[in-house]
Amino acid sequence: MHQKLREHIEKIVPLTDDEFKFVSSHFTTKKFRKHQFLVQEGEPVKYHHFVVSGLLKLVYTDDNSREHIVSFAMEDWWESDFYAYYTQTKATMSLVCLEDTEVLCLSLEDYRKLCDGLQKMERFFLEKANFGFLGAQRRIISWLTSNVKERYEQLIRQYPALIQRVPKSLIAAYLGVSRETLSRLSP
Amino acid sequence: MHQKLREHIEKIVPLTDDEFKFVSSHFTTKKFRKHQFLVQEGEPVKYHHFVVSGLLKLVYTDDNSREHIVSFAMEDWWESDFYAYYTQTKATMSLVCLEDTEVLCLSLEDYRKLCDGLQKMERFFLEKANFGFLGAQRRIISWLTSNVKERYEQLIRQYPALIQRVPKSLIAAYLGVSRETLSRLSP
DNA sequence: GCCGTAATGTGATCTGGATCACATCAAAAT
DNA sequence: ATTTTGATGTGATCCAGATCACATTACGGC
Repeated sequence: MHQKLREHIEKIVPLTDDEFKFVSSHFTTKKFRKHQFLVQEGEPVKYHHFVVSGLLKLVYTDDNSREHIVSFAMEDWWESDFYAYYTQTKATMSLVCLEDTEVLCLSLEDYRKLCDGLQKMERFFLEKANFGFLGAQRRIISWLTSNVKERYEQLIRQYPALIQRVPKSLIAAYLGVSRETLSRLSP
Repeated sequence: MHQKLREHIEKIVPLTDDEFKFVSSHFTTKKFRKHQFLVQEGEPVKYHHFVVSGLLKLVYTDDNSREHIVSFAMEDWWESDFYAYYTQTKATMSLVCLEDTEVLCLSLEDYRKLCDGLQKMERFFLEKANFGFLGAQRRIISWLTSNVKERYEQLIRQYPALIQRVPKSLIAAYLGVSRETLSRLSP
């Protein structure tokens, strides 16, 4: 149980059995079916989520009720409306299952307790946050320097598995293109 | 000396005099003139920089030698080619002064020592990293949802001071538009 | 096995923003 | 004071990608 979490954390900081028991006790398992919401725009955000299995989309809906995909989340990823979670405000985005999904949930209170109770976990989260920032910066650079086709090719190179599991229309909503344009540049 | 740094850190974690003395001992002050490089593409990245005064641009130059502005850095900001710094690889971006600038430099070794030696500093960097990620995510959302004019207006709202200090052509390079288009939509 | 809905492809047309080309004005540099 | 360099504005033209419209195929639900 929670074995995937342990492996995930130990890629960054090794843990003793007791330490992992302590860590593990702060998480609760939840299962969701395709189309269910883990976070709903306008509602408070109780948890940060570690994805054990399945696939999620983090969606921002604009004033014209167009859906934009801020992020996907697959196995081993952490996802939430992190701003709303971290500042305990209402969600501006929704986190929705694209497949049946199992997550480990961590409340902000438990996140704090983990950081305070075990310095290794603070180190772990720092490492995650730094690489999360770098990933976002990489996406910004991709946007600044490349056209749609190039950005699509970069995405395929970076996450080949994702393309197989997600409809093209959602890939388009992630890249910030119309699905028609994306459809036309595949060959 | 380093008073600005102390105030900056204490917005997040309070420090005793001794603790700050410890922190402070890991930084070195450097001064640069307009047009000088703190980080040069292709070179190793020795330091992360806390900006005491002045203004910098973080620039990515693409294959067609077009310059894209990944970020600006003003007083109280931290800036570097963070990926190259963190992974000790060669810089893919350059960090250049737009004004005469004073920074406090922190080597990766000292960054690690700070985190190990004083848990409060690890907390501080975690907080910075989380908000850094959220800032980048916000920019991505702005890009997904808004056209050039709206993104420009959002930038003005978020950093009104910046617009006064930076030529429009660089604002354009940050927004990912041509300077001609930016020039046309001001009124 | 049938039906409604989602995913995908493709044509025709439109448009926001890029590009090219100059002109003007401000500010360094000598 | 004069030259050089950088910042900005603006017209004319072009094009990547959006939008609209419709056809085809795949698929989950009953």
